[in-house]
Amino acid sequence: MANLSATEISWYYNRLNKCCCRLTKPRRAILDILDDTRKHLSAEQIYKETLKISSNAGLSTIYRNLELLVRIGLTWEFDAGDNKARYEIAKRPGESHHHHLICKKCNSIIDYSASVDNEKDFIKKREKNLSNKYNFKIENHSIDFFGLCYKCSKNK
Amino acid sequence: MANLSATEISWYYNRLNKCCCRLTKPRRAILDILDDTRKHLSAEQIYKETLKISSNAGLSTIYRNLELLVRIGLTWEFDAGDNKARYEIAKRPGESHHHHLICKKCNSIIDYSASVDNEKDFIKKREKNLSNKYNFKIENHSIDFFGLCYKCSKNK
DNA sequence: ATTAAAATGAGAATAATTCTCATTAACAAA
DNA sequence: TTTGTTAATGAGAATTATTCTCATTTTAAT
Repeated sequence: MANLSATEISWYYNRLNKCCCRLTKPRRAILDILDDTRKHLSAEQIYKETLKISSNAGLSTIYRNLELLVRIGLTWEFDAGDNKARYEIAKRPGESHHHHLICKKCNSIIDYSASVDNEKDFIKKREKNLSNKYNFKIENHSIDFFGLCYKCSKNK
Repeated sequence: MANLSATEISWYYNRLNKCCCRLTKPRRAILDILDDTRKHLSAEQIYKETLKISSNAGLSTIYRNLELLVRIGLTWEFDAGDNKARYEIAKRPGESHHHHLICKKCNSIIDYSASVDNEKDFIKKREKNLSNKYNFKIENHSIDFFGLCYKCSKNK
């Protein structure tokens, strides 16, 4: 707990400030938690984590803030196929964007870096081409591969 | 209504049969509806469509069957970011797999064919490489680009 | 036609998310 | 540092999407 450095905190402060939003205690707690984990937590799970830390944020506050953080691009939301939103921090310093391998059976998620095999270049080119063709302003993307993880493909 | 040809019906019949499942009236209705539209319908919307056709399937039956059809690969499910599942027919004869451009503001969805710009080749290679690296049996994938459609980017 | 298994419909139950509103905290400016 | 304005919070009620239950009905192989 209290993982965020002073630098990170002021960075988040400024990002929020730009939108007339404040870096409140619950927001700091959420960012703290997401920054600290490699997991893809649901709102409920994040809520439980905040209870462990001192910060007692209400569940509705968690939801409200996740929505905000996603909207301004500080966190990233996706659905691993079980009808509940998962959240992860948008970018870590020095770490490149990643995509997912999602197990249909146990819902486990593997992150893989998007920087290998020219994937980044490919996507960039694709985005440009699609933007032009469809007059669509692309802001971000998600690439998910679904299937069976090693464990689940072994167990029948 | 009654869009499915005799050939298509027997194709679906066989696919279901392989899993000891029957081609019932509600199932035929769902496939009929999904086959007929370019839209990405929610369960509720599909339910309403079945009411328009003679077929009066219950909502729970719709959900049950969508789950089945997704599981055996006849339809495809995804989330356009509004926390409700959308469904589309998995493959149309002679049409290649497609991906999505999703507007964050109005939730509209544009399909684009995955067959241009070597996208298909790229994905295939990527799948092979990821399968090996992570010991993960990939069955399918989704690629979604999020942003603003033309209309929404114009309206501020 | 008969029959066993699979599927259905209606609605209750659950789970995830959003809303309401009175109270509190953040922070810019004095 | 105190203050005033405005944003944000917490608690729980309300809503929405989805799943479950179970008695009844269909399906399709025999």
